Amino acid sequence: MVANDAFGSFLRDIPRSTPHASTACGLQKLAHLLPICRGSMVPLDPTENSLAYVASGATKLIASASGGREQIVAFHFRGDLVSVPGNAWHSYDLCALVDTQILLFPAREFIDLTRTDPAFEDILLERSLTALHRCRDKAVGLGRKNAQERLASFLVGMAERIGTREDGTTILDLPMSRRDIGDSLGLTIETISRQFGELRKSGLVQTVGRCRVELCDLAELAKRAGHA
Amino acid sequence: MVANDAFGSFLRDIPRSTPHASTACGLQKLAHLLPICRGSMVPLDPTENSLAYVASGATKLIASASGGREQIVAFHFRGDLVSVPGNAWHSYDLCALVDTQILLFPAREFIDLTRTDPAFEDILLERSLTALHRCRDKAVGLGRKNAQERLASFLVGMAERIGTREDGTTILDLPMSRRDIGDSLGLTIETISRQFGELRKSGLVQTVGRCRVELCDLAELAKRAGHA
DNA sequence: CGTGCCGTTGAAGGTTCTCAACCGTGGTGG
DNA sequence: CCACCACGGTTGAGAACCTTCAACGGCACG
Repeated sequence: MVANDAFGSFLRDIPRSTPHASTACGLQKLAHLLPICRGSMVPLDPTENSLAYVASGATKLIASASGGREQIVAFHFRGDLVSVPGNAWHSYDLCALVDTQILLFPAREFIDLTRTDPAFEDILLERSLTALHRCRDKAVGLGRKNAQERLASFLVGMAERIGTREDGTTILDLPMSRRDIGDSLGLTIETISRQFGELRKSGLVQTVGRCRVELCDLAELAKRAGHA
Repeated sequence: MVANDAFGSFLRDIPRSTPHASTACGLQKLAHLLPICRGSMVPLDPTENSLAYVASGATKLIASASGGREQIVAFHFRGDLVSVPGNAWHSYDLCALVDTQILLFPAREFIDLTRTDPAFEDILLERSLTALHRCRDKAVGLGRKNAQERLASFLVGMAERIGTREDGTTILDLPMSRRDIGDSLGLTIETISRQFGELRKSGLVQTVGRCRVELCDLAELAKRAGHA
């Protein structure tokens, strides 16, 4: 059963150990299993914080500023738990990059339920801190780096998360478009394209078709990313 | 006793209720009370995540990228709890804006100690999520906003946190310099200065001396901040 | 095989940065 | 108490980087 598969992988990915039967049961009742088509938004309650577990697929978390400008705040992949702010300065949407299965929870109830279960005890805190530290590293890039450093930084980060190594080079199959990369790095698609060109010329990167990127020299790329 | 004052305000600010005596005692042993002079860094273990409680004063959390570029990732004020990443792409420092008292904890031990105490149960999670959501809102500004919107956004944010209202106008006594504001917004001091000039000309802001800023029309300022 | 979208490339323009000089405030010492 | 000094802030001109606008190319899908 598909529903059970998604919840099953949730129970495998998130808690540190087997949770209490009552917690698991309560969470299952709380969860909404949502199949989201590529390009569609996860239907969120805009007044409450939400927690979304990515059972399969990949998503982008979009913040909308005035004037139709969009900033992608984070990408997420299978097994990730996303905290989406309900009330904030900007409005947030979670959008599927490919066909995706989401388990959606209201954050408050989720926390109330898992509070007393040692299996969930501080896993949420750990995940939040990881997200916070990623977001801070991202903020450094947005505030203080030029286009090439930002793209290099992006590629190194993706390599860590979804890269596969193959005799010395790292293979990336990116589920996001150039526009998404631009919206994530605070740049335009044209600039992204030009910087890919530069990295190609430097022999650090090869692109195959639209999605595949091969990173030939990850160490040099990290240098160009300005990671201090 | 000064040490007890700092730890006392910690116990008043952070836990939701009175913690177990054993938790409180363990935390007190774990804590290092550090008086930090204006402009000095909090001595952090660069290999471990740290938690810093701001007992008094104000701090900036600085990330250093290569080439001596600095990005201020967050400001903190009395009562705030700061999570400082140990190992990340960029190196982080916590710096006092004014003479400040810090209670410093190693994050791991802090979490281990408070894990089973209902008074601390999810307060850490809540604080982390607040920090995460602030950081995301900041990322939107750094990625997609022009100088004026960033400064307006900064002022509105500070008004929420340390502003005092006085017959219609909001008074801000900023503990940070123009350079700090620039380093926080990904801009130079010159741009900050020019944008202050613009806001003054628009009649939205008055500046008194170096530190005091008076916000005459908070609603209009929020509009200019591009909060959607 | 055609079509449409995504990505690439080029030229012009704008916002912010850089460099430089100046000003004002606040603090110190005579 | 005043004068001076140093630092932080302001203002101006020129340059850099990225954006905008526009046209073209190519992969993937029907």
